[in-house]
Amino acid sequence: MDQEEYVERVLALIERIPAGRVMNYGAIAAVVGVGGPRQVGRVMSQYGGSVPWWRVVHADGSLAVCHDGGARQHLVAEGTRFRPSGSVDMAAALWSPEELEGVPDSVGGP
DNA sequence: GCGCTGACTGAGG
DNA sequence: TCCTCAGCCAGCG
Repeated sequence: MDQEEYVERVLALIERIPAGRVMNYGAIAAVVGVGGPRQVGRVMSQYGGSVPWWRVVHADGSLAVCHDGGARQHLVAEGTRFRPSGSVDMAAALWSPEELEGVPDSVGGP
């Protein structure tokens, strides 16, 4: 697909991430179906300012090293679960677009 | 056409 | 639990 459409999909996906949830670069790349984590990171560096970039984290739950660590403040304010180590609790916070289509009535958390 | 760089990832020590 | 190594994909000069 065109680069423009790719960017469009990545940004649209990130905008759909609900407060208190996060996604990692690999998951986003998998949903979009093109390129890899690095490609997603590149798009974020250029267009990330228009979306809740702080909801995008590393595969292990650690936050993006950009923006002077401001991501943690945003996530905490949204009620995202953190582990004692300082990383996001991926088991509880990892979000997938399938949750919107597959379990619309279960929104509200475990 | 070539090489470098980067908001990554997974495995191993 | 934290640090390091090698691999992958695209954009840019």
